[in-house]
Amino acid sequence: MSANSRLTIAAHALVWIGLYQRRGHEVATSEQIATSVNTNPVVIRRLLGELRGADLVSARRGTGAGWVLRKNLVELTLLDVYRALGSEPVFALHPAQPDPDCVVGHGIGPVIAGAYQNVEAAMHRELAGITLEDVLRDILKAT
Amino acid sequence: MSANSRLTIAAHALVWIGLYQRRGHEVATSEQIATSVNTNPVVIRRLLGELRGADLVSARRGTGAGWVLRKNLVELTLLDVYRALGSEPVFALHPAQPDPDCVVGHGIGPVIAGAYQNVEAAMHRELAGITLEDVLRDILKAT
DNA sequence: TTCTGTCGTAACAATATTGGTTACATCTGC
DNA sequence: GCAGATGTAACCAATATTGTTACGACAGAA
Repeated sequence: MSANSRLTIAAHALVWIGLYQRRGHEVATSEQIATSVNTNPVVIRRLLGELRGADLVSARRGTGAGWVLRKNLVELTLLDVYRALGSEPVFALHPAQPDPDCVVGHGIGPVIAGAYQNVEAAMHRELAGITLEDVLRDILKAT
Repeated sequence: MSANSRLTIAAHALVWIGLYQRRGHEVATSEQIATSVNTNPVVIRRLLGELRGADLVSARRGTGAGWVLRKNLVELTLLDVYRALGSEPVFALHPAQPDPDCVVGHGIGPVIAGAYQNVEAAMHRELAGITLEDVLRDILKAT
């Protein structure tokens, strides 16, 4: 278990809630979502809890509790979800500081960091171009 | 210890070998590279071993052994190094197959996989635009 | 042939993340 | 107060990364 499917599960959950609400239901429970995702409800609650921190969803408690979208699927991009999950950068710099007495060791840090920034920016642009409404539309289209 | 600095270390090693060779030396030892990177020589040997599989470097053995670049720094992009390292995709799909009886669970796989392909492609385009010669030039410029 | 320096690689430890699970406290409408 | 759901802590198993020690394999030099 190591691959990162957090974005996948979060997007799945949000799309599921969106479709469920569109069909007339007010709230979706972590149990229902977990069934569709095929995982444990606690996994869903943990992920949606992070998304709540970014105000993408909110949770009702008490009887008839469950999850509600705070934004329309059209306003939610994969970048919003990715950011809400607070993921680490894809590429990390040196674990230990390189030799400062070596030209390469001394200068490579900022250079490679700049390159990584551009890579992350490209990733973000791509993620920002895909809304959850797009995802739902393509899902329904394929049926 | 979990962040992924493999690309950083590999690029560092290759740039170091390139500069060392440009200064008249034939081979670079994993010991020397490890000193600049500030890590253990075995870490360098392991990474360069993977790069050898993609024919980016080769290793001489016996007395006076060490590593030699198989291509010029101008011909080596960060994408070449990234590919040679055989990294897993940044985003993974579901750990367990989603519920096939649910519209979302049934249809989301290919849709989200397509989105991820576009994201990886954008990342690759960016990595392909940066050569190790660019990295070395920027390092020397900053000195 | 033997010595020497280096790569090649296995094996292990330490750490961190992810995903799954159980358990239980907390909240709120009825 | 009860019922049904969230909120969270506490584990566990599996995996990846990095560091480390150890030792075999190789090839040139003496």
